[in-house]
Amino acid sequence: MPSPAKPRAVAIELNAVLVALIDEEPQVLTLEDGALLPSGPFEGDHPTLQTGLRAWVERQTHHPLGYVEQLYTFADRSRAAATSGRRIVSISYLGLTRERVTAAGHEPGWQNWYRYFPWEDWRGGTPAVLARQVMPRLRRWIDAASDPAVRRGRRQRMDINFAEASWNEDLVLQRYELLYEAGLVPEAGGRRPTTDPLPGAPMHYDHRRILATGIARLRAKIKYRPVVFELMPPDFTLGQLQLAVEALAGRPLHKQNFRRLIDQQGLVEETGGVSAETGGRPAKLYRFRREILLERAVAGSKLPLSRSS
Amino acid sequence: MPSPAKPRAVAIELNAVLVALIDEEPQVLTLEDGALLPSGPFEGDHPTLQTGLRAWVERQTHHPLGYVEQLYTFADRSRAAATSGRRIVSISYLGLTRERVTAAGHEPGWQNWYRYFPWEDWRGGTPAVLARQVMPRLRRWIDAASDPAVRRGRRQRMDINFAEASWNEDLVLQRYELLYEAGLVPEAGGRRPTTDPLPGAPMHYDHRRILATGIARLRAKIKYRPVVFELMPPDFTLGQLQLAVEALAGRPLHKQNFRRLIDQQGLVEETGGVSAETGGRPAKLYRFRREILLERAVAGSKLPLSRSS
DNA sequence: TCAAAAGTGTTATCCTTACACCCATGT
DNA sequence: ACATGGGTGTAAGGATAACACTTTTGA
Repeated sequence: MPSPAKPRAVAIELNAVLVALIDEEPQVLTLEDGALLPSGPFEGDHPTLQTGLRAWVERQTHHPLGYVEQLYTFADRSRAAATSGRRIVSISYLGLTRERVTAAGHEPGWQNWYRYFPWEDWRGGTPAVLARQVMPRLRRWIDAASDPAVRRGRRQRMDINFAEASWNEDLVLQRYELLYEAGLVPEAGGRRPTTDPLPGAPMHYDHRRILATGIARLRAKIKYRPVVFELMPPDFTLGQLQLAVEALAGRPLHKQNFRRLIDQQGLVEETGGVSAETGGRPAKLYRFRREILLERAVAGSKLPLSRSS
Repeated sequence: MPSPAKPRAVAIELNAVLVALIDEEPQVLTLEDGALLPSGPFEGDHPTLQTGLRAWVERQTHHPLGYVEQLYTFADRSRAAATSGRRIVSISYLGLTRERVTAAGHEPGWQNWYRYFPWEDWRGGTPAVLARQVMPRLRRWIDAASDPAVRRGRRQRMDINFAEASWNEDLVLQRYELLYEAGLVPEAGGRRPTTDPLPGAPMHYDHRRILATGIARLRAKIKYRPVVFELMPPDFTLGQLQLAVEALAGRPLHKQNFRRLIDQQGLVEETGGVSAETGGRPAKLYRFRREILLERAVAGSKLPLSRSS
């Protein structure tokens, strides 16, 4: 049995997109006033990457980590340039946690993720920033190309990713990358000055790209795996569950059909209790039926979308 | 702007699951008589991981590589043990290629992927190996647990992943990992002797796990992205296209509905030519409409499954 | 009494699955 | 003639999307 090729040494860095639902909003854990995702070294004495990630996240946040999933591995030269030429491979993870965590040092904090991607929040209808800022700038970028073929290509990409009529909430990463390419986000840096960047907070390095990857993955996943429950408290009302899914997907859902889908699939069971916190009629409390994960390959919460708010 | 944490140095290795359709069968490129996937070092002078991968694959195979997609990054300690204690991070990729490629050195070759996973081929009905070998051994493994709770857990996992009635072709990796855990594949090694392993060729290191990851990813992907065409010749008949999808998915499809789905979605256009190679009535030739990738976020070939062959 | 949110029932529409059948060629 | 694979039309069933309406609480 031959040994595999001997590769050259580089450094490994782990990045985490840590998501929690706080005050019914999707929040990510950040450092440096929201400009960095938590990241740490992979220490060689861990048996796997996941245990390494769990170790420093839990050390940093003093809180156990729930669901964890690998996102992507980058090793772009552009990253290395920022760190004195040493090659860095960065492996990013998505982590879901149920409760508020507080980190030690580095002034950490939870940030609403729509702070970074305001055009992704359609819960209140079409976001204003889209019509007022994003689309006009993209159109200017299209017109800036002299070659008509290039113009056509740019227009098609804009139509696919940003068309209002057929908005696809899963394309978070593609949209961010298009804006990057168009020089409309500060991270694009260098050549293009980006005198007047779009609304949406930037981050250092490629952390906003990693965040976009995490949001996109999570939005896709809730449709075919019941991962929302990793973010919910043990007991919840169906209304709260709907708000949670809406917060993640960034779009309003159709109430009646959402409820039907949820209990048709047997995802939840009544606890017997009620919650009178919401103002109207008290709502029954439910809990996630963990057993279902073992019973069958279960689908997530399909999204019963509604066009008009 | 602070610099990120300085991680410790390790070695990077790239692995490729290179897939082609040869003689209407799904084949993967291997070395060492089918026991290894092609792998190579990541050389630091490449701008990205993908270009690094493309470079050595093309150097080794003398053939350009088509579609490429990252699969997963592993850094399990068990791998390192096999290579004198040095820590290795292995980043694996799925690559699709349209034509026969021949590699230099290391006696490479294409292998039918069902050689490694015979229970995954349902094109001719339920595979014999499932009823005759896999299920009985899994049942013995279930009964081997003394704790009834453990037995119940094992039974549920078997039911989810291997139930004949609700076979899910995407669960290739989960099924392999269950067999690994049950000690039914030689790679499980060490403790359990595995006196009489299951049919299905083993591979060195965790290469069979990586292959399972690639097959699973590809099977899932053909349902929502038109990637089959990366494996087809420029012109093809709808019958050949169906055979291709069946080969990848490992199950028979419903002819009429497959055809309807394909052209309803506008994925192909007629070339005008016909092929008289198949014995019966000559079939029209089609080509993939590449433009469609730009026109809209296009779905792949949904699988119109048929229960009875 | 009214606003606000919970909760139930029914209908229209589309997509998937399935079935039945005809067409063009080689032997 | 008939076997073989190519190709077309249509009906049944189920899931989704949409609509109308009732119930229970707090202010």
